[in-house]
Amino acid sequence: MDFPEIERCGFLCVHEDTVKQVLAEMPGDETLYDLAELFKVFGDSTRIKILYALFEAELCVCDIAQLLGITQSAVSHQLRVLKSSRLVKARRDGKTVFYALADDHVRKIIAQGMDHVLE
Amino acid sequence: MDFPEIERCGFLCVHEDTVKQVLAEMPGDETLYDLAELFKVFGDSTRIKILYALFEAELCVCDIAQLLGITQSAVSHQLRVLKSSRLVKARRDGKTVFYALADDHVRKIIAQGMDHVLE
DNA sequence: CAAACATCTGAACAACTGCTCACATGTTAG
DNA sequence: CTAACATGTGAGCAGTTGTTCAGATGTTTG
Repeated sequence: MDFPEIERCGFLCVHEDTVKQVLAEMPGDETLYDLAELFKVFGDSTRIKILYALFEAELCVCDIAQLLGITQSAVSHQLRVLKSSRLVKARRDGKTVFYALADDHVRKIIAQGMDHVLE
Repeated sequence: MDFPEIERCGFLCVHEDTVKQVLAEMPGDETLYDLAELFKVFGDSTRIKILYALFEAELCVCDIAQLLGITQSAVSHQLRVLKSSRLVKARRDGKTVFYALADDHVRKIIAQGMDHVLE
């Protein structure tokens, strides 16, 4: 009585065993949520641009702002997101804070995505 | 008078040459936009779950709905997004439409992301 | 200490996103 | 043809997101 058509379809389309097997092999909900959250961070032009800018060199906040032509505040907000996802790391030098890519993971993920976009 | 502090910082933090070089090496705005759009597609729990479900087997719409415990309509909407990003492909068999991963790119991108999440 | 500077942060708002609902489309069986 | 079914789709709404603005924090210099 809940979803009659769905139950019916479950038997028509594939074996119920297949569905159960898929369920068994899927990572936990928390892991999948974290994964989506990670990709969400990459899913914004500004953040992608920031990450790409850091491909070449370590940069400070207002350099990035100047580079992308956006407010320093906006950059700071986004750097916070990137940092809390461990995609960039910060290094303070006096008044200036320099940001750099956290590790090569970031490059690899972006490179994979770029492959798909450019194919 | 526009952004005096930004220009000042540009000279303090790094050579202007560096900024220009970074700009020169960055992909075009359109490409970066497309890249962000791609990652945005991965940046949703429902879509990630659908993709992961398709890791194991080709599935029809209502199987996925049953698997994830969500409406068939919601699945259909998301499959449309996934299809227009060329992440999944559809195959019609009578009344049923089977979906599968478009290519191994999808697996690679997700695998890279998973590495970062699980590290 | 105060002033200047680089960065950070909270609030507010406009834009976007994903879901639900109702219905449309397309396919098969009778 | 009609009925039943699997899927697709448009409108509307609640929740989320990225930016701007104003001001706070932290650092160096005098």
